[in-house]
Amino acid sequence: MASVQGLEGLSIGRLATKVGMSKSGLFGHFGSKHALQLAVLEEIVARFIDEVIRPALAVRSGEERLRTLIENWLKWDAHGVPSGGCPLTAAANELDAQPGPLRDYIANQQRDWLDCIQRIVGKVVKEGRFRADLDIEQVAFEIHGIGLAHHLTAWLLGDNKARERALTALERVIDNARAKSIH
Amino acid sequence: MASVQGLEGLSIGRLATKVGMSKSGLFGHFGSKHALQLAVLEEIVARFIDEVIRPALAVRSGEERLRTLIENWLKWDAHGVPSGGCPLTAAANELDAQPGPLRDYIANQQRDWLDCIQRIVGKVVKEGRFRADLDIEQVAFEIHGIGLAHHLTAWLLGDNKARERALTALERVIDNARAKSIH
DNA sequence: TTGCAAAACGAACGTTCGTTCGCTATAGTA
DNA sequence: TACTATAGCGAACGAACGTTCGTTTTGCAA
Repeated sequence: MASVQGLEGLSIGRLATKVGMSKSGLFGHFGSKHALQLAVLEEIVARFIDEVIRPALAVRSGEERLRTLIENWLKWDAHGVPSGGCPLTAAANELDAQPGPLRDYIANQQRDWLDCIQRIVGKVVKEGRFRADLDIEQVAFEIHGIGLAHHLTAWLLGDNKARERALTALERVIDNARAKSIH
Repeated sequence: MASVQGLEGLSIGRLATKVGMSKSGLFGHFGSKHALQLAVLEEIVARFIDEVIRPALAVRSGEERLRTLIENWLKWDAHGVPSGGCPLTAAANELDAQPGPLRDYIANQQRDWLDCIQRIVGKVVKEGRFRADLDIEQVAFEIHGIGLAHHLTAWLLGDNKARERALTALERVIDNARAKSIH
């Protein structure tokens, strides 16, 4: 429900009906709407780690780990409800201008996500496949952008070439980051 | 108000108070909330064309036109209300999973925007500064991604290096698109 | 079997929402 | 000057919202 209608559009009454409970019964488990929204966000993050990040960390090669991570991210859009794309990106956009604990939480998560990409890129540098003077924060920024563009192109515009575009862009970023000596 | 709270969070009563009118008086001008939301979107798009696209089209050189376009886009985030970033990107994310005329409108606008970038890239190709076999749709996709990453990094994370990161990324895309003969 | 804490419930609260209605003031035209 | 759209207003509507309250049901421990 949060994926489709946003965290604010998620209403306690409708959610209660959907899970076959009374409104007050469900409410009692959280105590406030903000707490419910936070719990939903935490659940989404937990699933993101489980389904996107953890499987990638199982890959030994840094370069392949990076590819796996991003491919998992692109796939993750489609998973779950018939919703609209990556719920974390959606939440980030929704909470963008609304200060409070929810915004702080999603901001930290997005920082963690960028860090995660950055660390993996750093690993590829250590392995000698990317050049040593690479600006890994810059690379993480660009890769993140590729995912965001994919998200919008695939879900809002319904373009089925989005995945291919994203993977092509990723390869270009990787090529640019590669150690010159390989040339 | 739509920039901060989203198109759904924009309420007729609060808007009326803000402009010093009665709720029913303001309502009469639109007839429904959907019509108001659509009018707001149309106004935002009009401003976007005025302040981002049109000034860029005044630049002769294709390459400089492309830079100006993107720089205007990045700047546009900050303009206006103390809001949260590009309202069109926000709307695109909000309407992502909610079928209807509003979604159709923003989807068309986003398509137009990608086309706009793509056409300018095509112009640079015609001018011989980019190579002839360049996949201009791919380049437009990647540039769009840079803007989206900037949007999130600058507004949600409050990172003041976002602009620099975006411009660096843009230059890298431009370098990659350049005709090999220049090398 | 009894006792008790937690879970779930139904009803109601006050507020806000979008929308409708009838009335009044205004401005432009005949 | 009289007529007529139109804009704006205030009040009210029903619905949905988050939240509170007291009661009933449930499930586990003594």
